[in-house]
Amino acid sequence: MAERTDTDPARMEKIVSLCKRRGFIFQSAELYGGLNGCWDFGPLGTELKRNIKDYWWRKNVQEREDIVGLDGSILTHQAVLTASGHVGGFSDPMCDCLVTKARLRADQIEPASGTVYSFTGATHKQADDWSCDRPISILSTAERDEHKARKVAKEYYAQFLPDKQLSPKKIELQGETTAEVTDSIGFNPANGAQLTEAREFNLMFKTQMGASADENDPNSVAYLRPETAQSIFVQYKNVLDSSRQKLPFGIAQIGKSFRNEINPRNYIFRSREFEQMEIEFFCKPEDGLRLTDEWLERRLNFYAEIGVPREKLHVLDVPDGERAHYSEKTYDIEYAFPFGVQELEGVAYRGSYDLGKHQEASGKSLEYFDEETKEKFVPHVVEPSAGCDRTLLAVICEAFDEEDLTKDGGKKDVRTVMRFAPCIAPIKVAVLPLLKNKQELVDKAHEVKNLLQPFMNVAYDEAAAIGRRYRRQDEIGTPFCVAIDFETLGLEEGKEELKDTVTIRHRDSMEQERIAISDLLPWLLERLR
RNA sequence: GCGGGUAUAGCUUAGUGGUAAAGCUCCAGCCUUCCAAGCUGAUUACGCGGGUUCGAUUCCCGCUACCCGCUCCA
Repeated sequence: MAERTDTDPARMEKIVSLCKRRGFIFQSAELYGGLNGCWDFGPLGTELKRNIKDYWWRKNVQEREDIVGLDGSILTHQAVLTASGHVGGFSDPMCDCLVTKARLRADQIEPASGTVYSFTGATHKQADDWSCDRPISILSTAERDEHKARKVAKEYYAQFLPDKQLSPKKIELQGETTAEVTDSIGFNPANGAQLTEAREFNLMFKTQMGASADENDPNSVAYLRPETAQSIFVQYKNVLDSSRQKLPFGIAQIGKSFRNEINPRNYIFRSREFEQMEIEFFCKPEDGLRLTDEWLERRLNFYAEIGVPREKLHVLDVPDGERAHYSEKTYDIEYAFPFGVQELEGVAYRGSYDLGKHQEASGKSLEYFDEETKEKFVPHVVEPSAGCDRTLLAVICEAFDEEDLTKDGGKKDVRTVMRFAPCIAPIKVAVLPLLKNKQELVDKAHEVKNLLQPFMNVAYDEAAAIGRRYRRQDEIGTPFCVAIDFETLGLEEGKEELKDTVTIRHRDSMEQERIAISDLLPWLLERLR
């Protein structure tokens, strides 16, 4: 659980500002006022996100023999999500009590009969200039008389009073009318207050297949996937049959998922369109719990490698009752964001629930035949499911630093620096001629840039003083800057031996070292792995 | 979804019932031999839609987005 609940909105605002200013993250459709819960990644955000995904893919797929990749379609057959439980189980219509704001499931409200007292508005004896013209209806039943109905109505209007000191009792109800109703579910059983219209709370995006699809034809319905996992389960057999894998083995997928979140929050943390990095690791039933612990460990190491140290992560061993019913064990990996401790990834032991459900719904066997023991069984699965955008945000939050460089003279200087791990930094190295009005320096710098460019993302910058250029690169997290100076050209008297060497300036320490251009590429590649 | 807050240039802020100021950034030029130097110049803003008004960025209403607290999160 959250060990640290303190938040730092000011820090978050600075991070959001930098992300926009430097082109990491923009609001989607900002030109038109924004689209709720959607975000676009700018040039540097795109590089950063790509690097995170590539690193994840390299570590989890390419550098392992026992995990293979999948890239499933986003449009999802409704049968898949019916089998998984996404369609049926989680679309309860809900309504809210207009007085107490309690949220109720519409299908669980007991129908009631009685007299409905309706009012068109209200005024207050002690506030001449105040009035409210919102209508409200209260159901009066055998248990609740008309006085109670009026009392509830006054409670309703009390919330609109301009001054909380004014007594609700002095409210005068306007336009009272009555009507009889039978078996209505439009009123709160607890107090008779009117309820809002029932609203569907299914969080999936629904769409129609086919350009001329009939809206009412249930067969044309498809969904944007709410998680990448389901296509893995559905393709599990094909992958097994085509990839010559044996248990235990995993299928990995990186891709977009969509949830119609009721309230997107916290910058890009909870958005309606997001990217997941998931592995479904299939195993024998007896290995599930052990592998869950192993995966937790492996995933924690991953975050350390991309710049989120172990001690900044919180592992929540999700207790009984809070886990999904099919999960024997679930760990949440959480990070202390400036807006609170929040989940980055879930490592869940899901048993045979998913394959079992799809086997049942499709009528096709998803059993695995173990050659050694001659047993047939539905494999169990361990699922490390990471949020890509959340990881990116955690990386940004962790990297953001304002370093105080105030000098002895007292001149204030704050250096903003993004301390990205070199392996995921958007730009790996910036090549900077010391001066731009000396053609030899510029030419040499272009030469060095061209040397490195086929191997990494290189920036070239000749504008403004070199100190300013260093700071620009600090702010976007470029780990190394290479400066081309007069010594590089061999023009410095008494330092001719420095010809064809450059200085490398380190982002984090601001220290410099000199290195031969011929050694530059291997030097960098070693540090960018 | 509820309650509260906010919305002026890329960023951070100022200001006004008569269409707006500044710092930083960015761009161009000059200068510049290593940590946001200096000089000159340029572009750029009142979230959207209504209403009141001779006139609205300013007042009112609605919408949208973002932030905070609840709620929700298969």
